[in-house]
Amino acid sequence: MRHNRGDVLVRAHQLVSRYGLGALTMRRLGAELGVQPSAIYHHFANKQTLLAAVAEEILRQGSRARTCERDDWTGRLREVCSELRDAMLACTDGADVVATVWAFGMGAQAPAAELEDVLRDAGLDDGLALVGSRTLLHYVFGHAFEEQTAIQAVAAGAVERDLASLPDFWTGLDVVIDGLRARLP
Amino acid sequence: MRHNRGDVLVRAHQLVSRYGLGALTMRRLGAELGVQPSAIYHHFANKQTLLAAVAEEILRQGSRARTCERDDWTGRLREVCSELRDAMLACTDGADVVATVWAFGMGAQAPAAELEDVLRDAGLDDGLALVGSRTLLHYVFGHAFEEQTAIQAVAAGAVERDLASLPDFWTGLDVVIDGLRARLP
DNA sequence: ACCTGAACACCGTTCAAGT
DNA sequence: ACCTGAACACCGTTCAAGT
Repeated sequence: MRHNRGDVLVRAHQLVSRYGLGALTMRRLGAELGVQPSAIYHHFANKQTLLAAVAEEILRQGSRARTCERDDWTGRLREVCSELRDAMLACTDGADVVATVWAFGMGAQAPAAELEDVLRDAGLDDGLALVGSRTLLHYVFGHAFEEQTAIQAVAAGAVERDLASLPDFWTGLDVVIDGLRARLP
Repeated sequence: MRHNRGDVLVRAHQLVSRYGLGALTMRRLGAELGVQPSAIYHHFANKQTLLAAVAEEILRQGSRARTCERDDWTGRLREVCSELRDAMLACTDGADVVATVWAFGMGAQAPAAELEDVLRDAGLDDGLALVGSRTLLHYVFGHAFEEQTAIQAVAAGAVERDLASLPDFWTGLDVVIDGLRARLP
């Protein structure tokens, strides 16, 4: 009945994935593990740190092998953005978790760094690669957050919103990519 | 010592603006007004509704007159996005509040609708106007959220992050606008 | 190393009752 | 119309003490 950091993280991720971010409380997680809430603090300094680890776990579980050629920079951008999006959508409140952790500078740095690399490979200077990677990231986070919230609200019967009226992910992504293409030297 | 809905809203906004979203609790707001926490429920159905009203107040306080010509669609897009961004940045945790309320479909519809109108005026069809307005909105929310979080974290001495390394708002905005321009018929 | 048990200082919300 | 007072069912976090 003794746990290590990995056990606790898996349970925390499971709780978020099944029941949403609201279910991730130190008390409930403790109960799930059969320990006192205070026992969690032996593995994670605080809830913020735990949440950052959950975000990394969401990304880890959604990670895929790359298939695009090195010179196909638009394909590589789409591959990274799509992987990120799918990873978040695969977990209840996943977009909320990952975007929040990112905004507070606590994690999810890998996709940002990869997008930046692809844009530099494509020929953009450092400044534009930074701006471009952030613009893509904000787009993916915003779209996924909105889509996931709408889907979950409808599934919970909380709202009558029409899911078909959500803006298409790929069209918006291509808008941003086209704007970046126009800046290639 | 009796209050109406407007009084309560002004105090709630003040609390967020001065001390951040964490300071907006029903109990603290009640204390601020000199009433029991339960008294708030006579003016707002729940905290969610109150938060949506605070978001609208943030946007209302930041609203400005339009100056661009009707046919200068890129200028109009920049004007709307800039107003939205400035309104959010003017209030502690403003980006968090407005983006959250938006994502949950509880408000902040006005900027989205205005962006959509501008894009339709520019000649985009309804589908692209929807996609475009959302892409711009996600960009503005994401950028403002990240910028504000970084600024506040540095101001609070919580982190040593370099604010100069934040991506420039206008450059990213122009990337999206260029992508939209490429789709004009 | 990992956990208990108790405490501290909080939350949002409901509801009968008051003026 | 607006509010009180009390209650219910929760929170995150700390800390001395246990094995």
